[in-house]
Amino acid sequence: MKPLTPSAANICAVAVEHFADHGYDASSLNEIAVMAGMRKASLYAHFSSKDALFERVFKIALGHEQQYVAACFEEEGGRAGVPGQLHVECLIGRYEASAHLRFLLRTAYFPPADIRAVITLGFEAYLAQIRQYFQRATRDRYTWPAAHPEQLEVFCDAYLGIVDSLHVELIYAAPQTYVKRLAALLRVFSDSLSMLEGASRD
Amino acid sequence: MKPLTPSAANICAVAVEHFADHGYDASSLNEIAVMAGMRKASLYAHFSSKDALFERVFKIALGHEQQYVAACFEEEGGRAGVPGQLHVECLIGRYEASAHLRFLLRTAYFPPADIRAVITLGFEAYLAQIRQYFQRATRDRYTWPAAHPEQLEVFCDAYLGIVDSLHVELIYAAPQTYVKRLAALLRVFSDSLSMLEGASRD
Amino acid sequence: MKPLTPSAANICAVAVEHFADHGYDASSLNEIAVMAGMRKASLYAHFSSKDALFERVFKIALGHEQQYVAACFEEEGGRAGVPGQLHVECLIGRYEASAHLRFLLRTAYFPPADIRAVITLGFEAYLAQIRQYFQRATRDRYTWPAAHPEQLEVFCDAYLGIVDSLHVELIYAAPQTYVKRLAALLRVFSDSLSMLEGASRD
Amino acid sequence: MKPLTPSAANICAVAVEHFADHGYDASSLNEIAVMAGMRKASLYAHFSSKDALFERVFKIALGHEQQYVAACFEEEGGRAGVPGQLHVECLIGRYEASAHLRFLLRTAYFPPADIRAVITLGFEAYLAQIRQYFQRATRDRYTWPAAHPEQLEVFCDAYLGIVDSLHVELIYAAPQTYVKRLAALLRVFSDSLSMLEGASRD
DNA sequence: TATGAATGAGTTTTCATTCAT
DNA sequence: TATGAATGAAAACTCATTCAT
Repeated sequence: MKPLTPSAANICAVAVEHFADHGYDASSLNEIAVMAGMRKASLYAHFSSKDALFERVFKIALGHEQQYVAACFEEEGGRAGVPGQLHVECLIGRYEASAHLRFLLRTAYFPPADIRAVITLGFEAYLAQIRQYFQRATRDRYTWPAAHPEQLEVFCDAYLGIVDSLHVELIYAAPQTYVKRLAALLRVFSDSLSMLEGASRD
Repeated sequence: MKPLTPSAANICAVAVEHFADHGYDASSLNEIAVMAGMRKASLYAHFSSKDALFERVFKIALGHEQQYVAACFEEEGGRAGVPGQLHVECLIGRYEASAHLRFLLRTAYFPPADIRAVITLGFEAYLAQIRQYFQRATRDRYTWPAAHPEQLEVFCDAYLGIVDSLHVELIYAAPQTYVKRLAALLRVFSDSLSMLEGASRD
Repeated sequence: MKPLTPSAANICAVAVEHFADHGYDASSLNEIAVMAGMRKASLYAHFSSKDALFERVFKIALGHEQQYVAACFEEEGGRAGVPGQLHVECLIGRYEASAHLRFLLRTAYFPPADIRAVITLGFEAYLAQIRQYFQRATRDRYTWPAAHPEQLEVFCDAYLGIVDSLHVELIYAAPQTYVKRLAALLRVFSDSLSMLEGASRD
Repeated sequence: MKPLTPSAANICAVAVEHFADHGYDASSLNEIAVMAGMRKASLYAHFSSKDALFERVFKIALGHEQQYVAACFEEEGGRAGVPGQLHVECLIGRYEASAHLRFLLRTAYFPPADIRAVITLGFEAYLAQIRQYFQRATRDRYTWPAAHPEQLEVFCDAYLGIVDSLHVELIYAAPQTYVKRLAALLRVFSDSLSMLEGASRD
């Protein structure tokens, strides 16, 4: 994938906001072009079609958010709380700050039919990455995963489930609802984790 | 709200599929009309605009799914498992069978800007209803909610979180992923519930 | 021309207002029907087409206004002022009160292409009638017309010109503008008449 | 107001004819486009909407006719006849030659509801200009206006009334009717003027 | 690289009219 | 006499895309 020229990068920056707000179908290249300081026809000097622009934006958004998730888990290190807690706690701030994340979620859930395959692959990679980070963190924190890899699997799934739940909460709920939801899910999650740990210590 | 004539009902039946598959923006009244066996101009004898049709379909879908959820919780009665378990276990089958549910979720997450308010209110009612059913079932099953209403709140939130998580899973994941996710979430959820029950029995 | 049933008369009463306000092209049979307390399709039980309704309304309006003009000149009798003065003084009140007059003028000036001929004939009859009333009143009032029929012609033309001027003033000007215009035109008209009378008395 | 590109000017030239002949409502952008040698979608590269095109055409027409009126009065200079006589004598030729004038009158009398304000303002300016030219010419020709400004007012009003009368005559009458009307109105007008002049000379 | 102009295909919507009931 | 339903035609307008410059 060729690197973007400054102009093309600017277009992408505008487009990600537009796509995040309106979705693929309700976004108009004309509006994106004007917001990027040029005319519709000029977009075609940078991207060969609406689909191509969208796909490119998707890849950029994906890259951004993957980096962000990586940073989150790295920063977490040995902090208190359950593994992956920092990540889910940061999600709401990230969602508000990052059009990339807003775009990513909207697109992942309802991708334009023509490029569904690319989108799905990309988003699965994103989730797989989160899963892996969580897995690693859990292995680092507890002793039982070595003996009970099938339990680790379960908690990975549950963690991803919680992440999904929070994602969708971000999309349609008010922030205070999000906070309650996060607390409740973390509570049951950590309860369950602590049961396992308690059992394995005996 | 006036009852639908057979023709109008047929249009709605076609439209709910179309909207569920393509979303508001990518749906064309022309296609809906043809699939309903008429020309697009004839739609306007039944609905005054695309928005009006969409809103009507939304209300129908909402009604259907509220009835379905009610039936789920009623049927559950004193069965084994955590409260609300039947509902979440049925979700995947329901999603595949019911265009209304597919439509409802898609619309709730990314409503057309012009009728966002109606959609949001409707979907919140849907979730509130689920919450209430869960609450009642939990009160019936356990003794602690009377003494610890704040704990009940937490579990209500967690349950809704799980429901949301499964909703989004339905939207973009493969069925086997859904099954794993459901199992994992139910596991942590029932773990946490059982801790609370255990504590309150002592 | 068959007499109208009560329903048909009601439709015409509604239609004349609508046509007067919006013109032929911007008037919709649907709106007219609803305002007449029925559905669009029912109109066709009374009139065979939009054109037919329009034409019928035109004839009614024409009849009304011809009667009104007749009454005006009759009432004038031997009053002070120039011949036809009562008529032009009443015009503004009539315009405000009578949708038929508003309709008549709008239609006469810009008739729908398909029925231009009928409209033109009708309106010319209306003006010819006014001319005749003025002619008769002038002959009754003064002695010179007998000796100078060609002068009578000129004043007939001038009177009709004034009437046209006031018509158009009604259409687009404010009432106070109308009043000034009327006064000014009557002034030059009566000046000219009085010159002629003075000369013929010598 | 940005100057028109050649293409846009061509569209306006076509549109003014079309609007003059059919009025706003009965004019179709499709027809205008085809007559301008393009497809209707291409119109939107030049004008943002039917209203915008119409308004632009109106401003052009207004400008043209204002220039024409100015030229008429200028050319008149010290010619024989009453002030403003050249203008009213030229009206019929102008009407036949200039789609702009035909458009202007039609639009002024029955403006499309959405842009009534703009139209009204513009046409009032047009009439005010005529009035002013007449006023100046009258002041230049006669001595009495200085002493009797209120009389000047009256004759301005009467002159505008005659202009209006002739306008409407152009719209719906045959040329020979116009000629008779013009002669008659000029006759009473100049009679009245001469009375005043005679009186002021004594 | 940028753009003005053009366009085919498509959108939602309105309209007058028809017809079986 | 009235109407619900249907429809072909047309309206204004939008869109992604192309192309010569």
